[in-house]
Amino acid sequence: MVSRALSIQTGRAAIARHLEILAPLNESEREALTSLKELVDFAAGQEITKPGAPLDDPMFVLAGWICRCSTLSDGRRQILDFYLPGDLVGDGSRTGKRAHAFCVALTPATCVRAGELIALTRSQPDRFPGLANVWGAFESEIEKRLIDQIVRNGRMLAHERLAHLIKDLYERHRRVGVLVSEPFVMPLTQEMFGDALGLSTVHVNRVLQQLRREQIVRTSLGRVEMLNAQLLEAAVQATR
Amino acid sequence: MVSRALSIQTGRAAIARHLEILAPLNESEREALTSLKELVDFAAGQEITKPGAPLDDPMFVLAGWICRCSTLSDGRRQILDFYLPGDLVGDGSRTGKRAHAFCVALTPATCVRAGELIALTRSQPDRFPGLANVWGAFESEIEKRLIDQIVRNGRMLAHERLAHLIKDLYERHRRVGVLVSEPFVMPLTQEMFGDALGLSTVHVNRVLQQLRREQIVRTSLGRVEMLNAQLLEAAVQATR
DNA sequence: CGTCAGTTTGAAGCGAATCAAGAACAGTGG
DNA sequence: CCACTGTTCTTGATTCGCTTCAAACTGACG
Repeated sequence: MVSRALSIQTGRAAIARHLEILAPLNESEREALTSLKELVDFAAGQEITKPGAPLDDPMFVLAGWICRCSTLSDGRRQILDFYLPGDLVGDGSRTGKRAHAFCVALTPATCVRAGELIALTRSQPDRFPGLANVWGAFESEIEKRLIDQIVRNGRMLAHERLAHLIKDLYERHRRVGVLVSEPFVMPLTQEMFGDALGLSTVHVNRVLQQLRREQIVRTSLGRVEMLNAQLLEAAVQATR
Repeated sequence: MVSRALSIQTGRAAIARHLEILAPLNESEREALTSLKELVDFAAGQEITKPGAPLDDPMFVLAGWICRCSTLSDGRRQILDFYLPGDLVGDGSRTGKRAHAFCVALTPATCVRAGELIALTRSQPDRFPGLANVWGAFESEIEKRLIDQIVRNGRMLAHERLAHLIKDLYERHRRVGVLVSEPFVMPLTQEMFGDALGLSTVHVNRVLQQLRREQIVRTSLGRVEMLNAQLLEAAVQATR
């Protein structure tokens, strides 16, 4: 277990890197980031947003995994997207949008409120040229991931879906610097993988066994570890 | 066949109704809509946008059906979303977004450029209070449909997917006034349905036969007609 | 009248769901 | 420290939804 203080520190770094990837920041913008102070904690399984709720309290994820999901009346559940450290969750403040789905913490998670920073930088685009434009880029990223999810679940086989999703999660961690090297630990049960990929838990189990035999992953209770990015890449290539 | 002039006229009405649904418009805003003049025609199958292209030329659909789709390297295709008369396609101008997928005309289609209207109303939110905020609402609608698509293809059976999609398309036509009553004609081949729903053409055919036996649809070459909204509703209920 | 895209049909097979039962494990309280 | 509990994982047998393949059929169109 990593200490909470440490994981929050790497979370802050993840936010900064994520922002810098989307737009170069100047000094006053980097300074503005230090105004992100108001932490919010969520327990594993806790609901963060309901469908229909106003999206007026955007937050950055500092630590932990969060997902967006929908459910059908008979209980079938579909995970739509994952939010990782450095990601922005629940944004839509500008346009008065409302949530289209649930937002749930998959693990214990810590976030930091970003509403004020967003409002401030939007109102002064001259002082914050990078940050003022970055919020739209987050929305664009989210749309990209929804599209990936549609293609994955609509046109890929089970093992392709798993490899593709794991690779996506891995890359997202890497580029914001949360992860330095393998193994890459995903705190997801096989049921969560199934709900994300439109597969039954049992079948996820069987596909993971296959990936395990290929030395691509290792599994233990409530987690899957990706061991070898190159082998994973090869497994994904087939679908690109 | 409907005359082009007539279908463009109903297309203009569809745009107006769609906008009014999203935000009430004042007189100067209704007048601003008359500035939508520059028509663009697309042939069936014609590509409108490529992935990576800047989204700097947003257009309203006046007539015809357009879709967004992705393809894998081995040719598997996934339709992500449909754009119908009254819908806004290719928007992202504000944030300099780039397209994440192809945009293709499924039928001969006519659009009208909206870039200037969007820029104008954004720059003068006091004069155009409704329109200035409406563009974000379009993005929100698109996100909603992407989410529906994920849930449909991830967690529904073939006949549920078809019923759910048809109902969605029907409702969207109805609420913008393009459609007054049944039958509701969809100019889609069974292959297109398959590409949208993550099913093989053969299986789409079989499910359509079932819906035909239930008097819900009628089919002919290159089109599917929805005959009875109540029966369709009942078929969808199971999944809500 | 031939062509071609789209639809329809049947047979065979595969991928994944389902059902059911057991094993491994973490957390809990005695 | 250990029995108890509940969650997660694992396994085998069976079923089913859907795909694939191949071939024939239909209707629009030049």
